[in-house]
Amino acid sequence: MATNIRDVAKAAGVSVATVSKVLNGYTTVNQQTKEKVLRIVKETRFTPNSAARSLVGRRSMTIGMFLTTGLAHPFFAHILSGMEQSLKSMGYDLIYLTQIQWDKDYSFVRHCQSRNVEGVVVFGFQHDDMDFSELIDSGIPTLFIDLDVKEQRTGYISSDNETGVQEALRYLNGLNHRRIAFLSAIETSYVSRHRLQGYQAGLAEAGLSFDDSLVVASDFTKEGGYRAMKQLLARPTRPTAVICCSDTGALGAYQAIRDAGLSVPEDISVIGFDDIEIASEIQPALTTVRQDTNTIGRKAIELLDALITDVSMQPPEAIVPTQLVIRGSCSVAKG
Amino acid sequence: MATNIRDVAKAAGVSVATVSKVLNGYTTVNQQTKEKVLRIVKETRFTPNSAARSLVGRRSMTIGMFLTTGLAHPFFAHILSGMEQSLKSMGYDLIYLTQIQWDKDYSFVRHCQSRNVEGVVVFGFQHDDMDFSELIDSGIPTLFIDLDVKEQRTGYISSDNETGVQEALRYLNGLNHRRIAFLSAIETSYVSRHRLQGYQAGLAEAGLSFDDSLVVASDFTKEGGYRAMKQLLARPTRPTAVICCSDTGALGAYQAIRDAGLSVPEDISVIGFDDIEIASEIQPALTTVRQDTNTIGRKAIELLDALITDVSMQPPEAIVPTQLVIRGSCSVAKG
DNA sequence: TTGTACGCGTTATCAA
DNA sequence: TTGATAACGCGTACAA
Repeated sequence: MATNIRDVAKAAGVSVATVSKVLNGYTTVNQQTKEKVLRIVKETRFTPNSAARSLVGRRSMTIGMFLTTGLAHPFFAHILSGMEQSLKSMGYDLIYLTQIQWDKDYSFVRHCQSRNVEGVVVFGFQHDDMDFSELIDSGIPTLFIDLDVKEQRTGYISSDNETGVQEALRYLNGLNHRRIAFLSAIETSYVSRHRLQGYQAGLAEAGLSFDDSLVVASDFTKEGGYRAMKQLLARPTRPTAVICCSDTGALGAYQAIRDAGLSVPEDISVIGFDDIEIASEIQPALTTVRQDTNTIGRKAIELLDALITDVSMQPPEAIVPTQLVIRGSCSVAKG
Repeated sequence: MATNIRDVAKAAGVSVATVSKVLNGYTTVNQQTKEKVLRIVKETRFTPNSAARSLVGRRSMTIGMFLTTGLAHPFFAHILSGMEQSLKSMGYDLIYLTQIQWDKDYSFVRHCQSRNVEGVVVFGFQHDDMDFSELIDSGIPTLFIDLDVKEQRTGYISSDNETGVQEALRYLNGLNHRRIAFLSAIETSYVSRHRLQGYQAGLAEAGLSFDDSLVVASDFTKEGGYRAMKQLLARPTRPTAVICCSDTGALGAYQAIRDAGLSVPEDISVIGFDDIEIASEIQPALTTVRQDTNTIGRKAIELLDALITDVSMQPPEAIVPTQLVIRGSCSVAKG
């Protein structure tokens, strides 16, 4: 049934070595025999067995994926789509390494090694989530998304979180907002930290001073956004606008604002971050900082491939521009 | 660096064969040597190389995935999450086979064979989309989601589309609706056909007659739903309610209804299908037939595993119950 | 330019 | 109960 290299060799009347050479693009093979072999390969629909290939030390053409969030994260699905493109064009297959069992003895690294994975994409982790040293020490090329790890054979990619938030703030400032709050997410996370920095930079640029009471942390969920916004509204002086660390958080903020008898954008302007599908469907449509998920995914694989191919490559760090998408959740500040 | 079975054997003072037997649960090995080997395995953090394993004809513990829709489909992401659970507990890894190049010579089946994939999940296809005969002939166990293929070593899973729509119709009928339209999607698709059947069954149950002019086809997108709803509204007699084949289609229907100067649910009640995130966030929140994506995904893998394990298994077909989620997009029919 | 033969890491057979 | 050893399918020195 499954034809192997020996069948091809026999049919072509050559040795297996010759077939192998033809298949691997060696130039040291006669044009005629080459054509003959190629013809037989086509006829017999032969495809080299990848297990055998990677066993002899050849490339396995597989990239592993490691997530905390699970596959269903609405944001990550889009990054995956972007990855798909470069994966396809470079000939990699993507393997989703399910954590067999998350006990002390389970090692993600060994899992990768046993699968002969050439490189790994890691997403959804914070620095204190786990110890990446085993992964780094293993020498498996790794590309982190939204986490600034720069070690041997390691790199990362993320959106330009600072500029994204800074632009959002600039926009609000242009709308005469002066009391602009910031709904942070998990404070220790890479993106939260950088988005906060963008907030501060934007404040400085607008000549506004930083006010502790206008910043409150939560997480990336709708519920977290709801709680945070509620806290914010309970404080003596209300903001006229709020920038959220995520669209899901903004969803919660909407709810909290409504529950307080206020409305968006008349009483409070809201800006999100991500631009997930829902953003354009809710009422009012959410003004948000769009992440270029497609580019993030595509480039992540390109960088990882570079890391795999070039052993001495310097740790790459890529920052992908964001874009402020203006919709209906902001209005000119009153008064 | 990477330790292999010989290293372990040497360290344990036994032969590689013994180590292999211990690792594969053979009972024909002395308790003491077994413990010794196990200890060394733990110390040395040895994990068998899966490429070598599958090369000798052992199980590869990999399941392939084949999609048209791309990874980003909001609905499929949730199915994946469900799959993740059983994948994990059964020890499979999931490999996403990117279509290296979609030309005539590319064969998904050969790709699977070269990767030693034990089984395949197929999603997003219709019967006329492609020729599945190569896949079926290959003997690779295959589980189709939302497509009724029942061949050798093949099976499928889908929601109970008929009952789902029928319940929706029953609900609308209880709200005094008599002119209930059906926004179909791609007519040839398995789910569209069955949802249409549910519509007809519901009509019969309610004692209503089928009216051609109340059914219009499009696709699963928002734009498709928009166009279809527009067509529907252009016809002489307007429906008082509409059941959509998908939530995204319902989104488009909302838009078309608004553009016509009408409103949901006052003028027209709308019911969707799927229950994607957006459904609960839009205004008015969408009443919809929820698919149990988690169960679909989980069970898909369970069935596939059964198909893999039991060579003579009859083609399984699984129908997963849906649930009508009542929100704000339906009201009692006027008059 | 082509072919022989070995090795990759593992499992399975069979002899000890 | 254990251990040699032959596969599995392929790539690649090295020899011819």
